[in-house]
Amino acid sequence: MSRPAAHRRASIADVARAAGVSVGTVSNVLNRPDRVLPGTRERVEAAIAELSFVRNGSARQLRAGTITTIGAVVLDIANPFFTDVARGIEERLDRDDYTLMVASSDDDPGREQRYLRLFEEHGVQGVIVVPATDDIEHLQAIRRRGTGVVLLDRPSPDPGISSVAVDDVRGGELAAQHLLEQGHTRIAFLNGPHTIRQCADRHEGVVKALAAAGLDPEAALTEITVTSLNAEGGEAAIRGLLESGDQPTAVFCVNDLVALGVLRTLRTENIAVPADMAVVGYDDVAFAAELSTPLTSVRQPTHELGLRAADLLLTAPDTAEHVMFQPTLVVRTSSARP
Amino acid sequence: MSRPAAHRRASIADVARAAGVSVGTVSNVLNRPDRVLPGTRERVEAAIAELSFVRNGSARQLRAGTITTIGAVVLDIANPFFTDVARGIEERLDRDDYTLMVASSDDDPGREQRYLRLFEEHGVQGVIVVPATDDIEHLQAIRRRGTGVVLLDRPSPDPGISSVAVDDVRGGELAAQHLLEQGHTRIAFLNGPHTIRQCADRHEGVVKALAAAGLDPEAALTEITVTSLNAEGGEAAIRGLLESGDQPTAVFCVNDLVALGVLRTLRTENIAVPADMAVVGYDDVAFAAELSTPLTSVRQPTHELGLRAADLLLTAPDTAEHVMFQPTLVVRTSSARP
DNA sequence: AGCCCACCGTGAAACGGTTCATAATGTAGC
DNA sequence: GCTACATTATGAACCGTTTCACGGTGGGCT
Repeated sequence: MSRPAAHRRASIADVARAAGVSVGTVSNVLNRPDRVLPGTRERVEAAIAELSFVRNGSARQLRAGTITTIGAVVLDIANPFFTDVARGIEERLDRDDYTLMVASSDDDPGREQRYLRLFEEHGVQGVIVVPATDDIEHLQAIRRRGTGVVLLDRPSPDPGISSVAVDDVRGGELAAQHLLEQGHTRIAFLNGPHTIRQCADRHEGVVKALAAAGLDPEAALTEITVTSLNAEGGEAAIRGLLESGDQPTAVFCVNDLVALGVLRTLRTENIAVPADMAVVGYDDVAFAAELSTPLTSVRQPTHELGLRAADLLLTAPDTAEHVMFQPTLVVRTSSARP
Repeated sequence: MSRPAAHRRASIADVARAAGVSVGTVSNVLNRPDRVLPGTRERVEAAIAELSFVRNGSARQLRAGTITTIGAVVLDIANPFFTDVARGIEERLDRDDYTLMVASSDDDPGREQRYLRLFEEHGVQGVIVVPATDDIEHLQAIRRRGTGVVLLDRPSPDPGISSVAVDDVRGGELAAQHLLEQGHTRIAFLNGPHTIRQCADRHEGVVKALAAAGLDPEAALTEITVTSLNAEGGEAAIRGLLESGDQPTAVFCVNDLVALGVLRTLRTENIAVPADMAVVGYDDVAFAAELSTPLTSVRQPTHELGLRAADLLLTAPDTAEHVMFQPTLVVRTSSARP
């Protein structure tokens, strides 16, 4: 049923034949209609409609060379932080009639590379990448081959490659400082793997704050690696912590999804927040303020992040720029002094 | 600074020249390495590395014809509902080593068409679309031209086009029935435009439930059209309602993001939920249970939705199938009897 | 009338791969 | 030593566009 016609798709030559013109003319109708007499144009347009012709993008691009698409590879498409950034990118691209293709690497360097290769092979004008590893050699290679590259949410170790980031060391520091000020001296950090730069940086910030307060990071900090950076990951991690008997009085979560899982688990385990356990998240996603215990979180300018990254790609594709935003701490109930 | 080499990208011919073989051999190394003597292969691979050659996807596809990519166009990439669905799609595609490109139409039929055209011109094997309008003629045309099409989150009016959906009439009915059972007789429905099928269907379900309860839908129901289906849209809509003086005792929101905006606004306006106003959402996103007033919501099997849609495209590209899931109501505090 | 120019339309080259018929080489069997 | 055959490598045709040098036509001007 409904098997589509197995016919070869109509080509420009078919259209030309049907309209009684040359292929060059059909191409002109498609790309520079003003150079074609209205009468001819109409005949061609009729033929296009008749044959329901759709341009072959591969052939077009092969010959013409350019395309107004840019690709983005984010760590997790289900994380509101990244989709908010994507909205920012889209907004900027829209202004120049560019289109955005989004792919999710799932923290997997292999997937990231696959998607980047796909984008590059298809000749996108640039890529915006939140790298899944510290190693950006493959990105430098892409850049050398002439495709624009912007590192997102992480500063570039290579001055030749643009980046738009938020100071993650400062973010970690802000969160830890705040918890220290609330009197906590035993803090758990539910962090992602240090192969993800942001995670390593936030850890560094936490350690810095602890040291500045005269505490021994070894003793005051328990870092737990969350395998998947979402609510399920947070739930698993906090359960592991609770069972370990090691009892800090505060939990700092690498993102708000993880914090969501933590809050959910603490509630079912009847551990009061913030009385028995303070919780701080990261990203300040839309729902953070509306949770049963409004969540203290480190805010990043998501929209601007995306806007700026896209802007770099469109307006200065050949020069490298490094933008660093500063995070801010939004204090709410989840970390109030017990 | 760091201006990339303006050189033309290396082509297969360059590689062939460098390795001292023919272009056919290079192509064989790339596509059927076993047909090439190890020695030759190594020389070619060395040349590839040397020139940092990247295959031109357009040329490849132009000649070879196929590509293992499928495209998805969703209404709003920032809505967790759609990204959860996307995760389901990805999971299924991964099993067959397909890749997914996601684009967001922003409820705009024009954007939707632009992205679909882009996908089609680039020869994706299929598209998964959450249509922004009732009119699916352009999708039927794509189908006729031989590209797979699956309608997502909305039943297909054309038996020849596959769809994977959740019964939205039933969903609206569930929500309304529940509110009626809680004793509400004046209900506001913060809905999206009826041009979006899901919105029209949910409205139909609400009306059905009211009628079944012997109420006059005209009198019992105030429908307010939310312009952007997110928290900001919800906030604007509920403020409009509050100012209008028209005071229902319950609000049914077309999705949880809108509900989030409503809850946020009611809290700042000191209107108690559910005592002064009951709230019901739709989608049962991850954070619904953890809100300050845990949100009653209509749950849809997001992951399965995506899984199934991708499966249809991969396993039965030439036959049309229609899958309809049933929603369930998850009752929480936000709609408890006052 | 003759010249110049603007305007349309033509058709073939080029883009960079894949594919396939064919050539070249080696190897086994008799 | 010769044939038959398997294994590799070759190179030209082809995919469907865009682009561009060129030819034809007709109008305006001297």
